[in-house]
Amino acid sequence: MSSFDENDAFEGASLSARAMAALRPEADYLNELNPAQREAVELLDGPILMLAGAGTGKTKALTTRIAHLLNTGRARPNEILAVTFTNKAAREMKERVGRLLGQPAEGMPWLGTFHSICVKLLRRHAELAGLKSNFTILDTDDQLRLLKQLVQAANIDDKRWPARMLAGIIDDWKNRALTPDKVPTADAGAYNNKGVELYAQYQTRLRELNAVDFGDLLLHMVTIFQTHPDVLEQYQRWFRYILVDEYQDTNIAQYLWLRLLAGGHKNICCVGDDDQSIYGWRGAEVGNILRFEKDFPGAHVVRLEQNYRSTPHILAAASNVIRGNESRLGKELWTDKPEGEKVRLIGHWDGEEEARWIGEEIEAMTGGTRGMRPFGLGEIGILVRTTNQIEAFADRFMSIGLPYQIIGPRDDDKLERRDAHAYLKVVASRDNDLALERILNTPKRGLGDKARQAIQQCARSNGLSLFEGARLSVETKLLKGKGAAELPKLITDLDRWAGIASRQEVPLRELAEMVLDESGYTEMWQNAKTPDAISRLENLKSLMERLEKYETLVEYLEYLELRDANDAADSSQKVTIMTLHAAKGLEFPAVFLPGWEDGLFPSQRSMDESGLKGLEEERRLAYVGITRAEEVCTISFAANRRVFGQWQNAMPSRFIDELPEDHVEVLTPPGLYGGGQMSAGIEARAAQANVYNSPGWKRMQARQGQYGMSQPRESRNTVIDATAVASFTLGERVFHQKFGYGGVVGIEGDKVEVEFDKAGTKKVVAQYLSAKDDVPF
DNA sequence: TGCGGTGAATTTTTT
DNA sequence: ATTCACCGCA
Repeated sequence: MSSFDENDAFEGASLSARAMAALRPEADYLNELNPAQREAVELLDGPILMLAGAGTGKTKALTTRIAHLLNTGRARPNEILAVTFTNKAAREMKERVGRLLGQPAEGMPWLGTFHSICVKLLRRHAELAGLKSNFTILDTDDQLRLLKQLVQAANIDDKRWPARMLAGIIDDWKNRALTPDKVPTADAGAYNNKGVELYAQYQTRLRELNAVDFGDLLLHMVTIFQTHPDVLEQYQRWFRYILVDEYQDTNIAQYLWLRLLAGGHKNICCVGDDDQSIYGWRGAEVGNILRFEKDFPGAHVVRLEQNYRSTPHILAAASNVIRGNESRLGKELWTDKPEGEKVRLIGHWDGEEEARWIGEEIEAMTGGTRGMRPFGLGEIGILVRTTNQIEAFADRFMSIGLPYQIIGPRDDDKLERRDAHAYLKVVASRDNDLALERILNTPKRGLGDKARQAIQQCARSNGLSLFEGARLSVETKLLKGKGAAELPKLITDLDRWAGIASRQEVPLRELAEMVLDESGYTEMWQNAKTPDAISRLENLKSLMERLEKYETLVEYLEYLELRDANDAADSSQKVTIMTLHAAKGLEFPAVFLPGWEDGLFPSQRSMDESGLKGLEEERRLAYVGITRAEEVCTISFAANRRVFGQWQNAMPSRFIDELPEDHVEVLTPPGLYGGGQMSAGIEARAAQANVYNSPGWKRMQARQGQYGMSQPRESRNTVIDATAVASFTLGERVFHQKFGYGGVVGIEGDKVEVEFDKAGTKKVVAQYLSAKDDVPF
């Protein structure tokens, strides 16, 4: 039976001694807390739920609690289990605990994300899950590739039942801590009745590959704890105190994991905010936090409601929006900050206009010509609902030379990086089947589907890894055609690179360049005709630069696995653009919230798929967005927006109707046509509020222009919507998404007859045409 | 196997 | 619009 390594027991112990000596006097840090925070820190024993609203000093309370646990001698640093969701949060917490202790908190080995802690635990108990302790962790790509093979083997029509769907179903089961044998009969019909069976096969395959996916990290540990009480007890005793951040985002597996670990002493402190639960679509269960008092009878509930971040107007707006949600534990944020600016609201003609206005507004705000203090670019954040909204701002800011940074999908997540990493993984360990599979035919080597299956078959029947199977299949002349010539070369190359790597003959960067060049991978992109090839090569280049920071390949791959250095946003003088999800936990003196239109925000899909629950989650997202702002919060919407290449008109978000008018200032867009109507519109809304209170009515008003959209200030390629059909004239040049350019030859109601240059004469709905008077004949 | 054409899908994504 | 997957052909 495995037990704690000696190392663990001592890890942290040495710091403990040093830290103790350096600790600040107790009263010192406790006096810096408000009464609620202090209660949350001082109630050390038993279950406690800290309901911490946005900006109420939750991290401060949490870190002080850890310091207090150490200071009072309740636990040594390595006896505290502190769980976060992101590496960033873990890092910040470590840093702040260290600051409180006056020592770096490196001695807290169990402060980390759910996943990193589970990796640690699972490596130690891998055999109990049928794994070896050096198991690999699949990324989403590997997972999908594996599933596709299983789906194919099961003769399932991938068209009607995409493997992606199966991946989603399995993820969902894992989030609910369901192993294949525990999937309820209600779910038996999933994926054309084959879901459970394929899930079981998938788990078997993973075990054969000595691999796990992200969901498994939690699932395996929960299973181990459930089936090996002795192991569980060990950890129950070891982790004397448990702290959990962002509890509202835990899924069922995480919840069970925590409940098992806290089962003995019940010294568990969960911190969260039900109003900021925005990951329901990923399996998070708000119910976990709503149920806390039932799960842990006698639990203390502490509410942190004093907000140190935002002005009263901003808080009032946020509170009024979130009030629309039914299932809440209920909190009311307050602040003693001075009143400040009202929340600002503005409507625009279209998305481009919105981006243009925000760019200009930022320039005005940084120049201090808005009657406010001048803001630094680094103090401004733009928070959008979907990633594709980011582009409009990036484009606009690029062209006016406004410095910006995007926090979004990381470079490491891009295709070319994952390919490059797969190469490096295979070089480090040629028996990494999944990585090898990825690069086998990238670039094209004539080793496609057929060849791969043959090699896999060969490997499996001989009990070999894919790589050794490939070696054998060369010897037995298994393959024909191009692949037969290319495979031996690939094998000898990999052997050679692996040798160079293990002997550390050349610096890591040089090794990587050698691998990517000689394998033909770099060349593949150099020859690629697609426009993104250049950025992909750039991305590879910056990868090479990063590699210079590492001595050995193994060292780099370890770093990669932990992915700790979440290329944090530099806090320099740049406007930050990101999604609302990415913004959780952040704050900015000035925040822009564009794109508040029904369908986009709240997202149509969210509402379609999850109904009221979905809408409430979107509303929480709105709440998160508003509460990111410290001083100025500017919300905007556009009447027209291009969605998936099609122009669509939209109504202002229903959340806009939920903003309290007393705390909102409606801005008038600049330009000739927009003037004045905006404020008239909101006056009218105020007057009619009691009679016509339905969102629909209000939005209808908005649609009729009473919000006062600004018109486009210059002739652009705006699509003419149905109301503007008259603007087409005979002979006018137009553009159609599908048929290209043409000239108008007839008009009938909302249909326009167009003689297209390439596609002949067709009658099309005016809505799909755009004026193209700037295109020469 | 590899291409070029066609059609369908397209949020959010801490690990 | 853009990407991705699939189909049919060389």
